[in-house]
Amino acid sequence: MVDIARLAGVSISTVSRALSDHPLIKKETRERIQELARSLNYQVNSSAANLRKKDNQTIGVVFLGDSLQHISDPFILSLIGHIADELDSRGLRLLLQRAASANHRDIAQLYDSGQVAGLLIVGQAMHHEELNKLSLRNIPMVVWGANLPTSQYCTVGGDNELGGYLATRHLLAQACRHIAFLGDIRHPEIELRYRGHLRALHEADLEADTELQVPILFGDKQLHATIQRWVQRRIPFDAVFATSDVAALTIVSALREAGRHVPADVKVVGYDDIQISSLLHPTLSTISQPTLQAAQAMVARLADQMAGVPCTSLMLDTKLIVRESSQLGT
Amino acid sequence: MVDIARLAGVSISTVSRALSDHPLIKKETRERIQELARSLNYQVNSSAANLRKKDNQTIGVVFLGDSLQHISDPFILSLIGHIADELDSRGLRLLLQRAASANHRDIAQLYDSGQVAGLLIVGQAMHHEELNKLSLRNIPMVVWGANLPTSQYCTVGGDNELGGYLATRHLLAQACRHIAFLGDIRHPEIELRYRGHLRALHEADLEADTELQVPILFGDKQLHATIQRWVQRRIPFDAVFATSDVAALTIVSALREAGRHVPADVKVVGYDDIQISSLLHPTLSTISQPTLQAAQAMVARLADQMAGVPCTSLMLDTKLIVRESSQLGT
DNA sequence: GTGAAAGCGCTAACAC
DNA sequence: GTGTTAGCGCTTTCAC
Repeated sequence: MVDIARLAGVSISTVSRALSDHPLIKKETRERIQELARSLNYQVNSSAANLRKKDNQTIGVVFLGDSLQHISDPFILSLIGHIADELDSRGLRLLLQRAASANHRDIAQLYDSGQVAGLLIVGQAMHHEELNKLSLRNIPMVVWGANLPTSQYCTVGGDNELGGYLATRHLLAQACRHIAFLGDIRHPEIELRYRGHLRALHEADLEADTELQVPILFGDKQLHATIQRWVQRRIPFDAVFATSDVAALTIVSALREAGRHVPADVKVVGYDDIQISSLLHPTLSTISQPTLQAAQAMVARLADQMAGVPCTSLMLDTKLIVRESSQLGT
Repeated sequence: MVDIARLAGVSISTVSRALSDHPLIKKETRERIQELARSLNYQVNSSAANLRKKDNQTIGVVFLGDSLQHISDPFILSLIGHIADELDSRGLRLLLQRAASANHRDIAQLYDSGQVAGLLIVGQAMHHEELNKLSLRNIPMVVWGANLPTSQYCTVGGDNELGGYLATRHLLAQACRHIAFLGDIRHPEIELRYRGHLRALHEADLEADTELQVPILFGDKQLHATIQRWVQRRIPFDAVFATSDVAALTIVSALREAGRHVPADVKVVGYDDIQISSLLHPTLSTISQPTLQAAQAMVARLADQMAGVPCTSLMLDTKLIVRESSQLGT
């Protein structure tokens, strides 16, 4: 900047003002300076500017998960992709952070060190308590996930109880009676889906078959082994409600290997409605989770918080999408 | 920091040194200061530290693409996920940037403004020239893609010519004679795959059927329409080589809709070997592109460049993975 | 409309 | 082993 000032024959402050389109600078000088900057590939040093302005236009997207396995789920990635887009359109930078441990100190570190002005958190999982501790610190943040009664923080998520209910009710309507539930109910979102699942069963005067509950992690490969076991032990099951499309896809593949056909022998409903669900064979019935809307809502809420406006949690539309995997052909 | 100094009864410099584990500070004082910092949720302000040290531990990952469509391809996302992991394990931050235009100025902006110490670029596409201009500026950068003869910059990528060759040779070995090529050959990577495709055809004394070349963008939905047209016009084709797994998946779905079976009527080979390829029905034959290795290589090369070590481009192992979609059952 | 000067929070050379 | 001090590159109040 000092170079530009010298070359333009003006003072440093004039350069600073010219580059930030300060209205008081004469148009002529301003353009001359901007042109000069361009030709030198000069960009205002953002560390210095941030330091001075105590303002930093970047948002931390924190992915809480114990392994990369999770971050490769198309649903999460689609969400993060849309978040990237939305931040971009608001002129905000996106700093991506994986946090293996969900210690609230580790998560807050990006904020405390002044690198980001707010946090978008994906992967609520079993970290509810830590997130609550975080929120006590008054850090602008929005969490993707379930809105628990004890949540102190702002969330955006689907209606998981309803999703679970719709999926199971649909399977019951297809005359299924032994419905496996695949998902780790220690995760609040999954637990809500499980409650919806139970509610639907209850309405049909059925009990959940505990043998058919598998606490998988999202997309876990050991599903193959589980299916094999069920088949070998002749445990009756005629439907599977999987709490992610990737898990559903894995199940369909495992069933095929075990000689069971979908949907003829076993009906399957997934969760998320990832893009490829409609391209699979059979096409996958699922519960939609609109990632675009989710991303926009999360960013909008975060912006509100940063502007000092308190924000309310949002529950997104949750719909059942019936495709081939859960019903016999017409 | 000044508060901590006061509370600890020492000078600011002692605090600074204690927090950065300076060896000269007495263990006792150091621990006392660190404890104090922790209890105050204090973190060194990184803008200030960066400004002073002229060192910034963050890397820009730039995704060149004209729409979100692309960033949602599981291959790209898997690559970015692994990059995130690899940077993380080296203590580097990851600033994610989507650049719609590939103007070298826009791309360099992150670097010029001192936000990042280096650039990892995904989406070489048709931006070869702009990337070359960038590299002239001596910015540490590594590009995922094809290593073109005129490349001034460092690349990491698969052996695209070989990939194309292997895919087509395999299809020829399955007695296919009318092989459609799906991919936009304006992209350098795709163009190389096309050359490999032609080489295999040539070896078999066959010509490429220009009617069967579709310049799709990755994962484009208009593929459905194309397939319908071929079927209606009775254009003969018995195989498809798609330049991404997502495209292959779309094709298989479109073929099914058109009443053609894979692999019985039409054999299909994809590209990338995304995780779900082996779970599909039929499981998808494809050319592998190891994203983990790719990410590690890219980060390692970038680190080299930042350390002043010149770096050479790398061509990763490229293998054909034969699954069900390209061969009749045994 | 432009310049001078103070200071954002930190690090590191230099003193002791 | 610890304190003093200068200054990283910028923005902004205050003068003119």
